[in-house]
Amino acid sequence: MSKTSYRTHMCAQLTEANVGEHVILSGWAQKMRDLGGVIFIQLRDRSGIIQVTFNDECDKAVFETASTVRSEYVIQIEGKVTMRDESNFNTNIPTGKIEIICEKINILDSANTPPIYIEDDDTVNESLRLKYRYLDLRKPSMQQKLITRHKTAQVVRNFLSNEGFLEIETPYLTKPTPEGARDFLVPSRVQQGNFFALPQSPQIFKQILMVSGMDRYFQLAKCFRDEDLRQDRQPEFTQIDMELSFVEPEDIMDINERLIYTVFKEIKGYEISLPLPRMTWQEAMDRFGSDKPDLRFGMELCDITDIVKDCEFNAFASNCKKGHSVRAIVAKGAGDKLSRKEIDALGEFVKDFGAKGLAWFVIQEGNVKSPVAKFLKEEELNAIFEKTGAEVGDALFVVGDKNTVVYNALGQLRLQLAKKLNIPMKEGYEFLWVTDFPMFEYDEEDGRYYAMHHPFTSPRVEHLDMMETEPDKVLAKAYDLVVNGMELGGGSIRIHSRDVQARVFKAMGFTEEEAELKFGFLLEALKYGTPPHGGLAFGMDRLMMILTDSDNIRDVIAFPKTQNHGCLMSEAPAVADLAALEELGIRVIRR
RNA sequence: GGCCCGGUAGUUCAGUUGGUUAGAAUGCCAGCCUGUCACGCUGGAGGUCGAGGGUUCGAGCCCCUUCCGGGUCGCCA
Repeated sequence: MSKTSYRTHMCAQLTEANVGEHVILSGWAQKMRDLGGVIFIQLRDRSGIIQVTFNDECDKAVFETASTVRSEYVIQIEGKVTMRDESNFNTNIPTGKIEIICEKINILDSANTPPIYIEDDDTVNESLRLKYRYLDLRKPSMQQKLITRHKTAQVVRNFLSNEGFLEIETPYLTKPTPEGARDFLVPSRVQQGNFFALPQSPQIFKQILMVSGMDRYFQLAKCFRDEDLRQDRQPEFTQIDMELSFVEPEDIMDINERLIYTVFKEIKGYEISLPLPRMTWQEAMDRFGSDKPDLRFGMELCDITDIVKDCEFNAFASNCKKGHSVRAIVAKGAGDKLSRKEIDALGEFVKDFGAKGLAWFVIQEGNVKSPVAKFLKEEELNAIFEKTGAEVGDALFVVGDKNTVVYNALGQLRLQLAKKLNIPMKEGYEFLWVTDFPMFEYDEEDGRYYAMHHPFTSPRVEHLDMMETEPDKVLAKAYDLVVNGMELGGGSIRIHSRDVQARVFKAMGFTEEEAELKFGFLLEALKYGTPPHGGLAFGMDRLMMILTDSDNIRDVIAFPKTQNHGCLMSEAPAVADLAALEELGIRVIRR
């Protein structure tokens, strides 16, 4: 950082090489140690900490001033960089071998006693951290996270620029989009009664940029979704958003795995081996019960439908008759690690995911403990154990239901068991592409198909003929990038043929008029010469969680929201001024 | 919308079966202290037990309601 009138260096920029130099530093007083005849102040800025020492060489007035400094005062000091006595080295900080013997001090601002500790190893309640976010962000760990975020953004920009992408901004005030997450709406003053929506993603605009011939676009785009929060979800978040013309999935996956490679190399010094493994959606579901499988451990699902389809246990047999499936997972060596109470809790756990029950078998020497075993013939039991690889000492869990329920329940149970049993995880990052997603998802409540990705996703050409007859079986040119069980990003090739687009809308039960009403301006644009195109978006915040080893998304966002969509610091959202509402033509009814 | 966990000095927490004046550590304030780096020593101040209601002779503790924070299911094209 270049020098200013307030300082010649940053605190932790100084090393033994600077010994003897006269420097001016500015920063916050992290800690004072007043020993009576000598005062030490730990001075902190973004770069780190250095010790400033006031002793008998010091002017009396300077010494007096130093003794009035308190936590988090902003001070400017001037002095000589000095080597400490070897006995006084502090090995805990990088600048621990040197100190500044202070000659001048200037208190730039005093400070109230901070309500929270400004230290990395604090255990302060998170709502207080969020209320005093500016203090929380003074912590070196938080500063490092934002610095890493900045560096990542730089690496992404450089990489994509070199690949021919243009960074183009798309609007925040856009048209409400049906199909998808709930929009944040913004009332229009000039057109009373009409509303803008904040973008859930720049999807439509980036496709239109392809129609415009921009060829390759990217943006670190703020996106907004008015949905409930999770550990890795905020109502406003950032996407690394891109779209490319004249490409197939292979091309997009190639560029993006090189992008991810470069980011991990530059930011973490971690080398990902390319190309990344790929797995179809069907394989991911069959083996892991999840479209974002965590490949750091095994415990794969096993289909035992064929074995139990004629068995006496009705919960299994009836599901098989309905065309559902019965699948199992084996927890190796867990037979004596799980109490009956814990197993029952797992039964309750899978119910959260729609399963009606969890059948279990604990295999012991010459005996099988299970409430279900009595309904099964010995050869059926043996066939199950053989197929699943279950042995003496293992616990086996089985769910029979609709495939979607079985996948979800066992997929989640697999993760839960890994956590509960402390299953050893492979070190590092297990990336993979999940490909060939189904085009549609049937919603029983609404009685219609929804696009699994979005309605502009291109189906595989060879599946077009099933669109009207068996929409369930149509696969999409869509792909997700997954790492350690987290969905890091996803994208697809878009439809650029009007005919195909019309058939997709029809499969979703839209009339032409409805489609026109919902997505008219995109459909219109697509009529004027559209290149084959596709794109992808990464969750920037999730990427940052991984790069900074953060276990919650709030830590990688400077000013995050709480589960209640509030900002504890600014106290947003807030009551709006009545006159302003009047102007917008809005009357508020309070409940 | 459902389920679970939490809320007690500035902060992190303890608080027994419901029982006198709610404790500890740390921080803060004052005094002393010339090499600390979790500085030390002595003394001091600091509480609407998230809020409201109820049960009780008596509530931090039990019950109801509610607010706030977190996790999670639904939701997130």
